[in-house]
Amino acid sequence: MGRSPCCDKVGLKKGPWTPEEDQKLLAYIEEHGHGSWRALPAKAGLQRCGKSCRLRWTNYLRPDIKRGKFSLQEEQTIIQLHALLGNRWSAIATHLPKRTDNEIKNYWNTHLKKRLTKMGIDPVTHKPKNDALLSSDGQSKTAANLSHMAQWESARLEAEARLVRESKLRSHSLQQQIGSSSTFASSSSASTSASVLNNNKPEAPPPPPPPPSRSSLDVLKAWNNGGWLKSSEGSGAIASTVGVSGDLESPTSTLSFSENAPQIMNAIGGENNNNNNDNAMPMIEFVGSSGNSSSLVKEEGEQEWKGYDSSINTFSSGLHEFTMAMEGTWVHETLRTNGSHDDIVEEGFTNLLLKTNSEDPSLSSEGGGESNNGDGSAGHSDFYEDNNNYWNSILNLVNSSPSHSPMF
DNA sequence: AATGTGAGCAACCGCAACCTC
DNA sequence: AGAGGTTGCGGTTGCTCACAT
Repeated sequence: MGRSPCCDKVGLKKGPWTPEEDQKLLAYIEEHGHGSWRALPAKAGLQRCGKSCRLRWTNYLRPDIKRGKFSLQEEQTIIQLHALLGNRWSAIATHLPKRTDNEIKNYWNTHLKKRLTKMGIDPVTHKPKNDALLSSDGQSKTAANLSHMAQWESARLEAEARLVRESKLRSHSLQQQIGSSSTFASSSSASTSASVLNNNKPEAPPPPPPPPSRSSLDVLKAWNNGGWLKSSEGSGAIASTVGVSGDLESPTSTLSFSENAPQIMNAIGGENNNNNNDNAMPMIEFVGSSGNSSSLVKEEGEQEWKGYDSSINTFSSGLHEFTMAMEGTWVHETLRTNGSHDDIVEEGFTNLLLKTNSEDPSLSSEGGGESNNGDGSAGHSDFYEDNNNYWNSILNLVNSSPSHSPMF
């Protein structure tokens, strides 16, 4: 009964590694590679369990590890990715070169979590504390999950919307080419568009909900590179997925969001507000109040964070207050004018962060001197733009993520 | 100087996913 | 297909050190 131990623990050393042990491990791996971790300790002459060796190597001895203080950019990346991914440290670590998941996890738990807490933001839900307190009976984790899922759902819907838009464009061009009589019926994606545009319920039930992890990121990736459209054409996948706008059955969509419920359900529940729209193309809109937390307490030695709270609040608000509405058009103004969101996506994630920060002069020194037009008060349009940039930056992140990334 | 306390971090534990046969 | 082994991951523990009392 019970699990078999990962290795024979009799006589195996535990606890901190000595320099001699490090040297042995290092020398062995440099010469032979780690091979089977289970067999490594014996071969390397170490009285350690393979698991311990692996951990020591991956978290400490590996040559491509950067140690020391986290930069502001790294902190911001962690915070935003945590808002997006939750406690999935390995996924976060793939976007922080030379940082290990363990280090990021520790840094989060010892620094960032506390800072967010001091700033009045629940580090679990990334919501302002007051909101988090609403879920009084220890449901913050659930709320966090729902929040994350809501974010994914929003991203997914936006991806779907993009597909619809592209399908629509395609169908229109097709119409112009071959006439208007049978365009929608001749293309599954176009018919999908028609279905969505007419707010029809899909014939097939929606596919099972993607977990808010890889598949969600796949959606983002597909969204970003259009691959999903290609892969979905003719498959009816769009129809079933986009069907959320009409007949939402995806659990990720039908969850009873305790806090975001009104917005989320308004956004994704077809019967709720699609009626007001000329067509049913989904729109994802970030609605957030400009953060103003100047009174928040700062830790000593956190000058970097002076004013950073505003950007934190900005993105936090964007995350937790964004609403998705089925509007006539979802396309961001920039997309409309440029006809492509690649221009936005090309703006790096870091730049985005810094750009956001540039609202605060005290933070403008670290790179990304490009300034937005914000006056610091972040009016609705600016805020909207910032949050779109935020998500686009995430997409950029997704798109540019290393091929070995377990997530992307 | 001795003791208490909290922060920071390395390492461990156990679960789950993945791989191999 | 499924059983057993391996690896990855996230939560947690416990040690060390700095600072306060």
